[in-house]
Amino acid sequence: MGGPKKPEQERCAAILAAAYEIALAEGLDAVTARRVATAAGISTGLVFFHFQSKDGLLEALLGVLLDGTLDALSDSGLERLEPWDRLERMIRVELERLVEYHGAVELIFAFYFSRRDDLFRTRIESNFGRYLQAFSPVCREVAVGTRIQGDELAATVVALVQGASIQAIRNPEIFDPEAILATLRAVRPA
Amino acid sequence: MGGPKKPEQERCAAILAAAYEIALAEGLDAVTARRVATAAGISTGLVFFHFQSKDGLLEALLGVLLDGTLDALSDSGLERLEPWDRLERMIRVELERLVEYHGAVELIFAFYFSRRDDLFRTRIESNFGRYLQAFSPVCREVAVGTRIQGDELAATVVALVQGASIQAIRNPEIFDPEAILATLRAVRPA
DNA sequence: CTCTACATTGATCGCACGGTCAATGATCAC
DNA sequence: GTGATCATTGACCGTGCGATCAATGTAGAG
Repeated sequence: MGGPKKPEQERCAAILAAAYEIALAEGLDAVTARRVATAAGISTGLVFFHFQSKDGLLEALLGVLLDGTLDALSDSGLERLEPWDRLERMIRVELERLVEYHGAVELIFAFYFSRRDDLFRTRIESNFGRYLQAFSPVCREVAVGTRIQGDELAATVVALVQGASIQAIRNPEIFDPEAILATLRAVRPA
Repeated sequence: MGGPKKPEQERCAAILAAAYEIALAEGLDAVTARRVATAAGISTGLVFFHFQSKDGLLEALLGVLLDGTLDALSDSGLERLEPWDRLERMIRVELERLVEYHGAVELIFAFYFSRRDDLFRTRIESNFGRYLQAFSPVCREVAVGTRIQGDELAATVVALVQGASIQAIRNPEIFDPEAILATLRAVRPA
């Protein structure tokens, strides 16, 4: 028994990488301590040594997913654009990210729907909530001088983006951000 | 051994009802043959006698869910309305159904994301596809004489409705169809 | 009443899972 | 070199699962 020693950081990263790979390829259910250990080339016990429990491993995996996919929301660098252009630009960025990361986004939804307890949901919920916060300011600006209510527009935009994520998961090849963006431009008040 | 005999139809319905109840209350993972049998007041073997396998039971349960929640899409009875009013009305109907059936819709998503194989996905996919078919005609009518493309509008509407379903699941108490509907009315071309 | 076909039972199998742990290897300070 | 510390192993435990099946009860046909 015993084996080569590696620093904790490096090991954890390797285990998480293996878990990520398995989850992407075969789904969350396939992420078991044994399979992850085998994929990472280590023993099962080491997984629990580094992550305490399977839930610990999954929490860490969820953290990787959320960091990698939902963390770039911002309209910085767009200050000089008109509100409508800024909003369209933000939506475009999000929709194009969906195409790129649809696998990870699918896993986030799998996390969300796999459990009803709060272990994963509150984490994901708070990340989803940041969508609303990110879109709210520009939506309020867009609404000024129109019949639109800023907060209602923000809720609608968030729903639209999240619905688009479902479409991107359902059929990544066919999903086309331009269809949605073109419709938004067409209904944009002059 | 042995016990009272009931017709197959009645038994299956009772088993499905028990499975539905457990799924709604505790999630898909809690739907095991043993738990369903206990909840239905029968033995475990009988579940497999009537549904062959756990997947058979889940397929039947999914059928119940899909029949009960996604099956009422139609714009019949709205012929006399203007296209925009018809579209708004259809969206309103769908959004209000979401509030009522968010538990069942959540289970459908749980089915969708719990597996990557085609057993459940194709079923759900075909039901989702009917959304697009249902919204397409009226969207094409709405688009006539505008810069909007009918099929692009339909794709956008479907994304919006499905995104709204996520919102309704995330927080059924707070979710407000009127916010989205008001925004749609506000951007509606005169 | 008897025979046949079917519904029902619950013990049982094999399996994969999450988790534990004593034993062992590697590393480093001194 | 020596001892303390920590990473690592893999066998092992208990559990709950899906599934099977011989035994048994039930109902209806003749």
